[in-house]
Amino acid sequence: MPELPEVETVLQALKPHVVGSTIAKASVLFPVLRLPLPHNMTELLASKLIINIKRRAKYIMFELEGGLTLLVHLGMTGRLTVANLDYLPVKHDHVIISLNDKMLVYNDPRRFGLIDIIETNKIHEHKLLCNLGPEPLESEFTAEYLSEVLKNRQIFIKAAIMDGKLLVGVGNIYASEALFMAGISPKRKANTLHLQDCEKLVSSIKKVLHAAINSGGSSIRDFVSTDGNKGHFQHHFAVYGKGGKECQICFKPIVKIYQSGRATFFCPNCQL
DNA sequence: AGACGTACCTGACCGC
DNA sequence: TGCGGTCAGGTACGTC
Repeated sequence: MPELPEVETVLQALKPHVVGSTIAKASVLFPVLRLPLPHNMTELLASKLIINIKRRAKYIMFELEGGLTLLVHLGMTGRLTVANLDYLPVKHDHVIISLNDKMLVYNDPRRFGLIDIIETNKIHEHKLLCNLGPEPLESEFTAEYLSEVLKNRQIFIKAAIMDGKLLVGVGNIYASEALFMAGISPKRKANTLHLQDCEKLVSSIKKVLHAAINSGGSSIRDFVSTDGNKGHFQHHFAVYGKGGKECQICFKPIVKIYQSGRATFFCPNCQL
């Protein structure tokens, strides 16, 4: 379900509930996700204090005392929710972590998510984390950087900004939205973007992600934050899911195409 | 090396 | 009402 703004929303909502809490018990109900869950997860997590919680790309990282980090990825349909101690498990609950006075529930119908436990000081060597590009909201993500990594790439620009090796956190929705804001067609090849285009695109990616975070993410289908609140950025989409509707700038129809099997929305008149 | 297709899954929705 | 087909926010991997 989530792109960077949704993961960030979950993280911020979780923070007051979990940081400083101690794990009383971790129960594995259904150990099958994208990767098998660590077989000794229950033992590894027992009695550990949660020192901090952070985000890298779309991964949520629970830093535990004793040098371990619990890594969680929500995939397409993963949810991390805070529940009361009398919570009863429902379909697709995979893991339930009991804290002092709350439960943390991981539910994931499609099982594209991921849970792992790694040594905190070896996070950067982790197979899934070691090849990730820069965070789009950090100062290291600049037009000069983007221009450099795109210069030899023949792929569509939309596919490029969704490639986690180039930059992280931008998924299918915000890729379309950022390209619209930048006035750049998703059908441009990455290596045709000039520095000037990259300046517009970097700025648009940052603006779109910030705006979405400020709206609590996007709740299309069933995204709900940990605290049960829905995000409302979906009401601000300019192009995503609006095939055939009027462009808000030029009033010509927004077009839906497929690129690498993924829906892409854009305005052929405004995006060149 | 880079580009592209495929695979992993369930559920919601649409048209008949 | 029920059925089959299609689509969905992610990402790793195999193959060319």
